[in-house]
Amino acid sequence: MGLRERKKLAARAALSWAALKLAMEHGPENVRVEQIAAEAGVSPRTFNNYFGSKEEAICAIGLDRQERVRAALLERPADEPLWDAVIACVLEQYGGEPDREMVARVRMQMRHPSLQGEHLKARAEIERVLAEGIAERIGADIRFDMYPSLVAGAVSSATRVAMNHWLSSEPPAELIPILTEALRSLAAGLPQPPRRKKPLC
Amino acid sequence: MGLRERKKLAARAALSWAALKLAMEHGPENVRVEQIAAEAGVSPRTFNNYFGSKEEAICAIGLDRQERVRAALLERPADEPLWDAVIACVLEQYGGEPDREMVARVRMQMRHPSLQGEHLKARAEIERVLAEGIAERIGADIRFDMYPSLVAGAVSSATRVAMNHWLSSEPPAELIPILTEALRSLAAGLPQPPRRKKPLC
DNA sequence: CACACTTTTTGCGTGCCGCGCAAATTTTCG
DNA sequence: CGAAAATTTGCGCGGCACGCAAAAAGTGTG
Repeated sequence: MGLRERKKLAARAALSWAALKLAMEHGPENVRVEQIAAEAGVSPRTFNNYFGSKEEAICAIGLDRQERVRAALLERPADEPLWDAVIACVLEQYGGEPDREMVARVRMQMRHPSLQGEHLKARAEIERVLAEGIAERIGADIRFDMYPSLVAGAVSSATRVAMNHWLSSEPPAELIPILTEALRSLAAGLPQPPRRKKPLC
Repeated sequence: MGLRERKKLAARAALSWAALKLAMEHGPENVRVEQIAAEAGVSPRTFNNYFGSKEEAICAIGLDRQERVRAALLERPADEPLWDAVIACVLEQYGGEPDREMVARVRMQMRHPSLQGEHLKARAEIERVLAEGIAERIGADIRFDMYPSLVAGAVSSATRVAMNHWLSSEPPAELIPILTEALRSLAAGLPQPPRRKKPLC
């Protein structure tokens, strides 16, 4: 890979990190594109060569996970059931210690209205790659078979629901158990549940 | 309901319809807020009292479906299995003849990058209301039980996947069968599928 | 290294947008 | 009707996305 490609990747990463950092510090509304560019060491005009908006830059951080998930999925044992493999790969992504910074970051991206749209677009992109990985694993073709996309969509959706639940949990709970429960019940086919306990109202 | 409320609803609807109409005619990029306001008979400034952007106005059209779905869900026979009720309600929404205008509208909202974010936000809102309806139906509480949100998310996701598949179908296929297949296999729990036929490449 | 070629960065200009503010207008209700 | 409350509107400002062309940086060859 030539110097050019490396510099482009570096510039993109630098802009994205700078955008996220400043947004976390001052709130997304109080960050100017000018600041982000300065922090990343490029001109303001260059920012828009990489991102169409500051929101896009802020939410682009998680996008490099997509290829990792896909790769991880293909490295699972070939005879492992699909659902087990998918669940293992997703949990792997959030396996680290419950980072305090991640809480704030996810909360910001999911709750702040000006970021929601871009956040959902980023999730959709990850979902697309996940669907490709699933298709590759089971030997299907996304163009003709909806199954891989359905699984990827359900997994992505369950992940989002779990994170919402986690962010709302009072007192603060652990992400992993919540995420695991969501994915497990999804893998179990979301059968009509036993009548749950009444709300506490 | 007083005159004020009625006028507000009317203005909002007029703006949203005007935005959609102009976007369909000239493409979202070539529509000015000024035009939308003029078409709706209000001042440009007033536009932003109702919507934060023209993209939001364009995508707001489908938002009144949310309450209809919720209501429809609660009117299904009480002893009907949840999945059957949900599937029936969703299909009901798209039950009409395959409108040529709807094809173009959905394609525009899903494919045009500048609309994707708002479109996904609108879907999220619908999903939230659907989750509330499901919770109400099975006597659960969204705050403590993820099940309703998981079902709503999976259904919403499957609907989106089906629509994508439909938009990409070559030659153009019917929406209803595709949507039905997606929801049925979801309700069946997305079991690991039999090995499908090879891609035609 | 020199040099021509390609690609990226940068500065500048332009049109559009979101929104705060306060005055004008409209609706509500006693 | 008349005062109070809510909405619309005009105005202005800061900011943003992007086209364009010049400058700068990287690439490959002799």
